[in-house]
Amino acid sequence: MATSNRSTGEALLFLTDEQLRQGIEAMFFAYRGFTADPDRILDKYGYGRAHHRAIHFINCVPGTTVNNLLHILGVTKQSLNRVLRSLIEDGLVEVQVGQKDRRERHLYLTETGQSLEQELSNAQRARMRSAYRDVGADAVSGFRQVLEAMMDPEMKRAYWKLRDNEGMDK
Amino acid sequence: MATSNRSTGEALLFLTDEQLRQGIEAMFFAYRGFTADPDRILDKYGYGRAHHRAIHFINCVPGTTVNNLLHILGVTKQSLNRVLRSLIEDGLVEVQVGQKDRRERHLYLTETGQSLEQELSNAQRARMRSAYRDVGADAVSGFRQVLEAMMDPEMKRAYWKLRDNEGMDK
DNA sequence: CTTGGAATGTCAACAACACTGACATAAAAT
DNA sequence: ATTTTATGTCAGTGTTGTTGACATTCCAAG
Repeated sequence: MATSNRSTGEALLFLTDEQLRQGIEAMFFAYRGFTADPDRILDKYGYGRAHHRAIHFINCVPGTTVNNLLHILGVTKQSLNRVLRSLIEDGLVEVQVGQKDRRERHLYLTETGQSLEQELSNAQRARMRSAYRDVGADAVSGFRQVLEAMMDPEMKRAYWKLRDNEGMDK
Repeated sequence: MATSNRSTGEALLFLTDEQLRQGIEAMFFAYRGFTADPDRILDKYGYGRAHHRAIHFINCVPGTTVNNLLHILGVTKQSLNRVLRSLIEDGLVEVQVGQKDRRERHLYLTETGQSLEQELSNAQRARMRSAYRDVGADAVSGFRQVLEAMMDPEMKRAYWKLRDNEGMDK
């Protein structure tokens, strides 16, 4: 009907509007599952997803600056600052003034912060591990490929930069 | 690529915490891309993601009741009602009192509503189509498998119910 | 030294979107 | 007749995002 894949023919059956619509809905429902477990944990501590994201990336890139975090998370400094302040007040995040450039604030997780990070990521990893086990390695490879192809170029860069950091740091 | 996972020795490698963490981050960044295009369009009309979700599922299951929509979207009736009211006031959604059960309100998109739905889903499909083209049919199959395995059982049921409805036009 | 700009923080106001709780109405089910 | 269900509405709250304005601190260029 509305499928306009004439140039490439029926070989690309998976590109029909109906197939794409199902992919869209799968993303919607899957993302709900993806965030469900952390959300429950965060609730216990009075935090939200914004706190989770900050904790995740501070753990991932210890010593990152506020500005760097801003770009990764794609929010305003005012919005991030509110979240960071509560995390600092609660003793989950530590701030160190930069040595070379003392305007910069480098962020680290305290032991308490690392503990919460572990609790959150354990839960999230458990679901992903279970899903991975269900479908096998080839499906996982395809999963990752599609996700990467769906990112904005800017986000893809941030994603790879994080993967590189992880490789060097540890 | 570095992540081919073809050999049997690597069968368990993709379940390392590091691989899982990368999958988690890929979901985060990909979902941002996934919602970026619709968000820009919705902004033009003064709507948000909540309106998009309502429009999407009303289009998907025309004549659905408020209660049904509530369960699919996983929000409270107060939250949904706020969104529906604005869509009805703006003439994008039409309400019909149920014939069999006159307590029920059946929801339909008007022509204007269908027009916006098209604009939104065209944008979202374009990104997904582009991603699908980049990676090929096998990767897409894996993508869908992992997403489905990541859903909550309840959501998986809703997902399949929608796919069935589409097939036989209830 | 002065000036400009960058990085950060703070305050205020506001909006979207979720929540809870309470209450109202209509109609179906018992 | 009573209860339950489906829906709608009002009021209040919280998280997370936005803008705009302004202060501070520090680096660097003129």
